[in-house]
Amino acid sequence: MNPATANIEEAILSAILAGRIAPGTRLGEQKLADLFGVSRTRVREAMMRLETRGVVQVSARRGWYVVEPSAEEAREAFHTRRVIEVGLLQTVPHVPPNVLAALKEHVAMERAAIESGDIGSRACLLGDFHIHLADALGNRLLTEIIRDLTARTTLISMLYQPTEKAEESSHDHEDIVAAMEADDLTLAARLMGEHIAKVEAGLDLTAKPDPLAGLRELLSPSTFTGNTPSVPHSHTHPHSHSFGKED
Amino acid sequence: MNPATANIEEAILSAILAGRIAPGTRLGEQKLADLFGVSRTRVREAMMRLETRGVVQVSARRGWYVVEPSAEEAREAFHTRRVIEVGLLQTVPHVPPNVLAALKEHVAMERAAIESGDIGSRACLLGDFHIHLADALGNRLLTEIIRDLTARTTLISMLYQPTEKAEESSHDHEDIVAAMEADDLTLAARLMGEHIAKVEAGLDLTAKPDPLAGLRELLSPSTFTGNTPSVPHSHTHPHSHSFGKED
DNA sequence: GCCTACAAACTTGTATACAAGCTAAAAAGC
DNA sequence: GCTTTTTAGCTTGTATACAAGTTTGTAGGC
Repeated sequence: MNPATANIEEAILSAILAGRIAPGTRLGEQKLADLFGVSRTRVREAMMRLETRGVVQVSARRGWYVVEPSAEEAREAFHTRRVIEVGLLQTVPHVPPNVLAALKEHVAMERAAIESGDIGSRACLLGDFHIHLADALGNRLLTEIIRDLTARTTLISMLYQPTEKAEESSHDHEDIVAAMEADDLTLAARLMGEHIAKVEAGLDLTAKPDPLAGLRELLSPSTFTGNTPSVPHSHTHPHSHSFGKED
Repeated sequence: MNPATANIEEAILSAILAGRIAPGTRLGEQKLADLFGVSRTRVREAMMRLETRGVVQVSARRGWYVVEPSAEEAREAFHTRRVIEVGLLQTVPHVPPNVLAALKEHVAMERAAIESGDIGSRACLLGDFHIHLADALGNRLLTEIIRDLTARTTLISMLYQPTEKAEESSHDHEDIVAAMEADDLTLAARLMGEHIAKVEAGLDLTAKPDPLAGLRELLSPSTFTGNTPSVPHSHTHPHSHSFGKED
């Protein structure tokens, strides 16, 4: 594949995983072309690839948008993740010690990020746990699938998650790793299933995805100097929005 | 998505699933464009989408080719399928009666195709069992994933499978459905894992994918009137090759 | 003052032309 | 006769021009 195209794809996907791009964000072809210093053709390639991966969508002659999953799609994404990640733990016969060490270190980083209050890397690390798990216990193909699904669920969380329970999630991860260390993969699998179900249960899927989310994004507090925002933001998280900085 | 592009994508993917396109088949942009009555631009779109789905690959300025998975990639594909399909059965709490009925009917069709010696639909049905399962017990997202993976494993079987054990596979399917009927999903999950592992074990992954496969394809017996082919084909299956008929 | 109709600007959709590179066949040299 | 070099043809890679449609801003009518 063309390296330039792959770069664009990767940049957008990792920005989504890090929570730096909100669902519904418009991704103009020309803007991206200028930003990456390539022609529209390349950008279109990357976009179509990302569309296949379920991360962006095109609205005819209006532009490309980061997907805003419906409630139904949200359920599907979580269901799929539960199936795969439970299956992964259930299928693996034994966890090698080096994998276990890496996972424990990762969980430690999660806790550190939570305690230091680093919101940006916190969300990123919580998602990365699952990706690393797939990478360590599965294979590249599985990792790719989990990565795309995690991107989806990250976007879903931005749309439907009233309150982020980062601490609880990290605790769950800890428990899962503990079960793996005790070589009780069946328990680990069950905990993983419960963990994902819990995150899903924490969503408010009755609330329609906010059609004003994009607008709120632009008017988010961080763009002002004052710290008393006049624009209320019900439950969407503030984003650093380092993407598409020039305009 | 553009309907024309989707058509091309779907046509190629389903042809692969049906075993009508062999791994390594060259898919020229212009030929496909003529065949579908569209411009190369559209064909390229479809190809790039299929590339992200892991079904075709582009060789720079040489053309698009249906993937010929390496031994390593073959292992990854089977591992991934095992993880997901075991996870699916393990996660589902109960199988609704109408799903059970549909699956039983499907298995009956498998047996009928095997007994009647219909090789073409036989292979197609055996793969479809897993796709239908994902569709019935999972969701659209999961079905799409399984479909792409099944396309991969179908191609792998064409490359590495010395002898097809269709009857055995169908028996396995029957046992899995029986376990589901007995509401023993844990057993069903275990049987599924063993079934996929068995298919994988039946492969000869030490044998390099035959570099002459493409050539044999062109000289395959079906293109001659006589039924004593002068070109030996070690273990690749004969294909009807209804695809790309005009030239 | 408000609503509607029109126009201008902007964005993607699509085809096409040409560039770049690969393959294979023909020609030249030994 | 065999090897090497050149050349011609074919296929993808990329940019660009223009078509088609959407949005937004503006002017006109009520």
